[in-house]
Amino acid sequence: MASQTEENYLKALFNLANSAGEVNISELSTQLQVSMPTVNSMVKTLQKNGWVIYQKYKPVQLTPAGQKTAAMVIRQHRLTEMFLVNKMGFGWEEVHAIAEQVEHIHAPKFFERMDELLGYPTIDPHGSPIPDKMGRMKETHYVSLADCEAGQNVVLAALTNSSTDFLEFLNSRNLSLGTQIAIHSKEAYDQSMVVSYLENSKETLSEKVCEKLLVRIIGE
Amino acid sequence: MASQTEENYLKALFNLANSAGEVNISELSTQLQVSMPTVNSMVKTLQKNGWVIYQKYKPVQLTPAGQKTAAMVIRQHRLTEMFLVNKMGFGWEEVHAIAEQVEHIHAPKFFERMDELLGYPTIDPHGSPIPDKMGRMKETHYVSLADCEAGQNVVLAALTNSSTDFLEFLNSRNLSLGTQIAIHSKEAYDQSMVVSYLENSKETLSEKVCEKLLVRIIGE
DNA sequence: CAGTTTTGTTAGACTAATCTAACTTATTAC
DNA sequence: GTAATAAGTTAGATTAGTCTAACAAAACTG
Repeated sequence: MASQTEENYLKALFNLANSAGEVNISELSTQLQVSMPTVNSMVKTLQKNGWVIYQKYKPVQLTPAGQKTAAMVIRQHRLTEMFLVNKMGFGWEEVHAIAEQVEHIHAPKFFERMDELLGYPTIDPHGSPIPDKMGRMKETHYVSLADCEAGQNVVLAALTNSSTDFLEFLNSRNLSLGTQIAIHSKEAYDQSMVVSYLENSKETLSEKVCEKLLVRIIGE
Repeated sequence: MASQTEENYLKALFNLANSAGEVNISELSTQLQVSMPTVNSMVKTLQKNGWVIYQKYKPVQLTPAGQKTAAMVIRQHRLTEMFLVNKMGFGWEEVHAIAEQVEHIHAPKFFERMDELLGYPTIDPHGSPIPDKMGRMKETHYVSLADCEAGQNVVLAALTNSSTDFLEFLNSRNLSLGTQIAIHSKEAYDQSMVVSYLENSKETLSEKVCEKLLVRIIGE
């Protein structure tokens, strides 16, 4: 059974993996906020325990077992977030830190019951997909709002970042998942966008914000 | 902040403390299933961190800070058990192992919300008192069924032991908290008791079982 | 109260996860 | 294609929590 630390490495590997499933030591070091030598030695341990494939000076790759375990931890994190928001009345900006701890609980029935009570959700409160019991995850194909054009109508579907600060910013602007957004214009100079949503509000969103908003396009 | 290991020591100290608030190293060793030298060194650490008072060859005592922290961990454990049973549909025999993990989560709001959703319960599913936010616990004055006499009518109020096996045994006998029990007779030889409860059932309960059932006497 | 048993302590070792300093290999940039 | 920079590795130390073996103190027991 993976330790809590190992689970955090597996989760990071899962999230950082490129199309070839590879992750560099330095990326892992940045993501987990530990030194590169620490990652180096931990990666050797992960290999010894069958979670990753690794060769000196090469990027790290999850084994099938590693992928499964990583997906289960992510599943538990996202189910927890959903449970906290939908069943316990928390705001989407409050749940990450709690889920970060709850995700490591070893009690399959606990998460089964959450799943059941929630009606088997496929996305979490930030629009991220929830892996199923087999570790499979529904493919999503959203585009960044930053890549959309003036005149398009879109629906906010997910976020690339769920930091408390960003979520509080969205709250202050009354932006939530499912909000329909009309793009009025895109400023050539700084890539900011003027948009409207809900009873004819008009807001300017900076490029930094637009990049983090994932949307589904519903019309021109 | 106490580590998870420290929290487990504090909890054990709280539960094992005699009327003078003292606990021996060997008791702690047995309770926590670690060697005496381990306890010895851990107790020194706990003292260094301000959780206990300790002198060589003397029993250990919690400081006020230690008592508070222990009570909060116990509070979180018992609130979790109550939440799992009342809000998530678990049986009272399933919740201990899960609560043992959830109790260590550092997220006051999480437990506040549980408390609120449960309507501020004062006992857990096994009848044990839930410490309040200040660490105070309602005094209970139950007696063991084993100390009762033939002819008395009692109500099952709590258990001294909440092992899965024991709880499954009670389930198999349809015994739950609040069940009214009439004591028919007490066998002088082995202290077993013949009792009846619910639509005129008649059961024999061994001394071992009777000792673990805490009751409130409601009549002769 | 002396001997035995139980309880508690010390010493020393181990594992997991982390660090810094120093070195090596790979990559990038003229 | 070499020099500079970035990425990765090795060596060695540290801390938390655990262990066994050996010894010391306290508590029981006749």
